[in-house]
Amino acid sequence: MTINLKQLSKLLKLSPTTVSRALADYPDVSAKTRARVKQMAIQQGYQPNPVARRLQKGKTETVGIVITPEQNYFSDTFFIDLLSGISNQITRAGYELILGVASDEEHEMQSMRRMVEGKRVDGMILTLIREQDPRVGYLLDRDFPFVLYGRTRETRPYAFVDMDGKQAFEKACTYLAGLGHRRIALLNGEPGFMFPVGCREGYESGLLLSGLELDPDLIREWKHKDPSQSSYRWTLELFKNDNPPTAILFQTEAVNGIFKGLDELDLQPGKDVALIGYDDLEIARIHRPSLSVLRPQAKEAGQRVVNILLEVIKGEDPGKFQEIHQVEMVIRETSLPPS
Amino acid sequence: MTINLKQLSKLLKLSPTTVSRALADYPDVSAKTRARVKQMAIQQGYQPNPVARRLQKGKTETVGIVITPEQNYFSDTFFIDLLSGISNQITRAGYELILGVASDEEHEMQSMRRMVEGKRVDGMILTLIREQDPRVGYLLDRDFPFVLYGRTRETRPYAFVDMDGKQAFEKACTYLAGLGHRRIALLNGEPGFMFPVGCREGYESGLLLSGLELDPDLIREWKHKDPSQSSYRWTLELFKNDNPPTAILFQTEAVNGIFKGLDELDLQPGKDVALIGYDDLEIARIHRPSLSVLRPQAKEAGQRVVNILLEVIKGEDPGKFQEIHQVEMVIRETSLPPS
DNA sequence: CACTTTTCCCAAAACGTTTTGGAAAAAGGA
DNA sequence: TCCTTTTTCCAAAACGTTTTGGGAAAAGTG
Repeated sequence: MTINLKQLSKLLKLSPTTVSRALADYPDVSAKTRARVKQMAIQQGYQPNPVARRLQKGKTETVGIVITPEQNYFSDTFFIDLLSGISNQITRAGYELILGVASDEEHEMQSMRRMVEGKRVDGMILTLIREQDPRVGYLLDRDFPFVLYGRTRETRPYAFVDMDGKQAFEKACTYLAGLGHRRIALLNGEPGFMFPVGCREGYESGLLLSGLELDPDLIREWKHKDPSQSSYRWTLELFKNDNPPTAILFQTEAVNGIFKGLDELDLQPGKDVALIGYDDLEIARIHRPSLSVLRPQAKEAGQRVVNILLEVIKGEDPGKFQEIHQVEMVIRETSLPPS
Repeated sequence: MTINLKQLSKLLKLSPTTVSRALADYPDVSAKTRARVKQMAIQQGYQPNPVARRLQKGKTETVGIVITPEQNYFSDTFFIDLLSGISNQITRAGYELILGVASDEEHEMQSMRRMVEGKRVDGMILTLIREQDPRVGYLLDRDFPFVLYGRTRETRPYAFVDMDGKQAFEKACTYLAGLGHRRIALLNGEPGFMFPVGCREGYESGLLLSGLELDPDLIREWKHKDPSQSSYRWTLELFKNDNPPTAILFQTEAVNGIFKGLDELDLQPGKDVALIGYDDLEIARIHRPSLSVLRPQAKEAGQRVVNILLEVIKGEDPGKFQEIHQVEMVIRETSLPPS
């Protein structure tokens, strides 16, 4: 069950060297003994001790990720899909994924430093990226391999996989405008994070393309740590406007607050106000009317993140890996023309 | 930055042995040199290479957990709190948490075997426990340290931390009965899993204590992979009853389906039907009327799980560690007397 | 046959710690 | 002073791999 290389080689009357090389398919071991070795290895259930291999190879065969659930993001399918894609690909490569859970920005950094400076990982995966993100500078400064899920403001080249929030919101915005909506609101994510920046760009560009003018009164931002409450309040406020919106674009995380606000205002989602959310959460599908959404392929993105990270760990130039993934729009029942 | 023991000892003009022992506070190194060593270690930013230490110590200083998001459970605060408690405590002990994400029962086992047989972890944490859970037998058979978050049907002693679902549902049930409810329904979790068993026991015991009789027509079970849809359907069905319930007990995961069903039936949650959910998710707090809930202390449980696992890894008898945690009831707006 | 090349294998070193089993130096006791 | 005990340090081994640098035997070449 827990046989090691020396014991296995004794069993085979071979040197540990030869056994090791046979298992690694080196050409300098004859086909016959290679087969014999492999068979015995399977029969004995031999698996090389990963800790010993890591020491010798000077690699931990491990990558790290730190999540900060209190800043939400976590609570839903999107993140699970991402994590699922990451984990699958990591396992396929024989690597390990170690997880840190941090309660705030400071602990996030602390947890990352422990992994990096403690030589516990070969590379890092970063999510929930801020506009000015100290983690990125930190890792670039010490030339440590990493990949962002998202982007940040940084001039030095780095690897990232990002969703095209700009294109997505532009698409949603022009779609609504095409239906005849003239007052389209944006209930955006928290300032300071990078993703809402793209969303806003897409929104503004969509308005422009549709010949609509930007009204700052139609833009509000909810808080990560409290998406429902803040979006609820902003929803109420949006409709205090003399000229209220007939449509709202938002991140689906905030949907509960919006629904609650609309309900309180006696407005029917989809009928009185068109809605398109970013992220296809369960609530979007279950709600009646069902929510039209922008759907990122988080699982695929997670797989790409890992594949890229492994390349960067191998020494490839991170600047070569900068991917922006398209986001598909799923039209359901909340994107009708204005009544 | 990446100095090792040998280099550090050279700097100090001491042997690696002494430096190692000084840092580990062995008594056979003088207070003076110990101080000198420690100071230099800090100054040079020395941290022992964990891989080398693990090899020497014969421990991976790592514990594993496998999650299966498609069977839900994940999607919510409860799990995040649990994970957060686990992660904090793991870090405090200088250990690592490695994460596997599996899509189904088979991959769950596979992922666990990879960790255990591949000598990648010293112990396992198991969640989402089934009544007959092959993982438990597997680990017991090979005497591998593990702790369950939950319980299973198994005669051999094992360590677990569980929430007292029975007590919780009994409390909720008698509370509702005390308000005058006579027809209390249970929309329970998926059969095959252990947690719903306790919920049902508590429900039945609560009925009994309140002098109410059990009506099998008032018990339904939703599916993990689709909590909203299945609970929606069952909600509709419950009210087809000649003598429909005036209150429903359920796991909060299923709340969206229930709300949708009640809405369709023109029943007001809290007013026409009392509701108490297990787990204090965000939706429970944000909804109007806000949802009365049973609130498990998942973070604390996660910390206990880790502390216990570390004891078991040290060689303590797992049978000594069997904890059942009380669950608090939070009365909000959906637990009124029948109208 | 004598020489070169290829095939196949292995001993030893290395990765960076911790632990084992002393040994030298200092201190204490008579 | 001489012997014993305590204090303080260290060389060497060990953990289980992979890699380095050959070396012996077999096969090929003329």
